[in-house]
Amino acid sequence: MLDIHFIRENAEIIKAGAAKKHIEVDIDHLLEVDDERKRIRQELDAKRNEQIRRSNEMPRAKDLEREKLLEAMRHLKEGMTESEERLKKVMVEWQNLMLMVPNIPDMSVPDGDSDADNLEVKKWGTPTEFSFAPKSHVEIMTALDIADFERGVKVAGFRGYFLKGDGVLLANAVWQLALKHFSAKGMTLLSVPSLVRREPFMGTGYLPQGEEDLYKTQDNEYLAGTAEVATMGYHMNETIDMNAFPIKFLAFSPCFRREAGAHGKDVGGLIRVHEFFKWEQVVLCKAEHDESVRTHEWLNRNTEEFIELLNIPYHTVVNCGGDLGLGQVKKFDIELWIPGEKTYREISSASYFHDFQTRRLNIRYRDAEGNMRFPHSLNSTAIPTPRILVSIVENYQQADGTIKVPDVLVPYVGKSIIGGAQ
RNA sequence: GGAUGGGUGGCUGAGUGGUCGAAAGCACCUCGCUGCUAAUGAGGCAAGAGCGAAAGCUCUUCGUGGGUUCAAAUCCCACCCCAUCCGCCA
Repeated sequence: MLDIHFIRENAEIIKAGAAKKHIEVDIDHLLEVDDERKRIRQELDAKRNEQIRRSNEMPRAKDLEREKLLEAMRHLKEGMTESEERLKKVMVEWQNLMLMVPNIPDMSVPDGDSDADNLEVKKWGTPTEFSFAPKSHVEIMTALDIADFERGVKVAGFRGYFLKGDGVLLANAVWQLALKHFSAKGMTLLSVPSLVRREPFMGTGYLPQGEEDLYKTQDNEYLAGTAEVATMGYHMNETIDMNAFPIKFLAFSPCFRREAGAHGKDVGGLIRVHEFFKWEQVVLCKAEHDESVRTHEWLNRNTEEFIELLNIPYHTVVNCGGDLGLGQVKKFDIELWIPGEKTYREISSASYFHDFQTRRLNIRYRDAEGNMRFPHSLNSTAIPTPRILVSIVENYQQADGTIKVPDVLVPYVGKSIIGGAQ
């Protein structure tokens, strides 16, 4: 959510930003509604003031005086009720419109409709070459019996999967390495709920628009698609000591996504599943643009470093306007080489939001001048499993159908070849 | 799920219908005292919104939403959350 004063003063910039993000929003209408809101508000305030003043005379009033006062109050009250009802109606519309206003994308965000228009800003390594025809992770993992997709679907339905044997070890090894790599960056470890109430989803910007993509329980909680939601909720409705910044979390959680709009895409395999696990980096920092930008680069770099440890070819893209969420100012995706598809696929997403989320979540701090401020928030994938297994398995596959374990993972997997005779 | 007690400012906590945005303490800020620290004295100190050049004036907020009343932190209803006990279960 943006500040209404900010919206008022920067209406044209916000309209341009929304256009860049391909989000429809009627700012002029919002401003009209806001005018109306202010007008009714003032009118009501005046009536309330009178009501309070007279009410305070009441205890001192004598019988006759009292009757006169009561009569006058009755009249006043009718007018108040009428104004209150109008205000309530306007407020509902105002709130709904406010929740629809997107954050402004950064100047450096390229134009474009979809992820096809994202711009490569970095390339690391070269696509893995094979002396044989490389297989897909589904073929490799099924053959080695370290994943079972058929039974996964039997038990869990569409997009279901089992990891098995060394597949489990491999996933676990990635977690362990991630724990080591990212916590060395000075982040506080957090294991967070996936079952989350509505408010943090509203606050992070996943609701009200994203209802379709979320699983919901019969008790009206939602299953989070990322640890970001609960982690941002952690400080919801709190005033934070400014000396605590930057607050850096490395959060772990199961993640659930309905993938409602992706029915034809990535059918089968571990690329797109309903249920997975993810380490997520989340940062709250002081409300300074430069610090957000620096932190954003840092978060993204942390994940790049991790991929480099695994020695998997990747490139980093800056996402175009059309590929940005409502609250995002700028986003980097890291995409790993997938030999089976001969393309790069997303493994990580790093975004910053300025105070868009913290305003919605009511997370504040008092700055050095004594003013209440909303801090900035950022988040970035550290590493998701099992998706990361796709690129490990496919890039490290060998002619005989075995998988070479990346050197850095060997200590955690406990072997250097998966599928070999050991 | 049942019973009981709770939810008040940055924190602790008083306040059961009227001038209460709210005692007291802690924390914090300013000034004074002090060689320094400690201790101490005086004063200040919730957030949000509107009007105003400013001083200031006004409105809202005591978990959330409704209701009663001229008037609600205080009474009534619903919901959320916390604590304890019981039940159930890992």
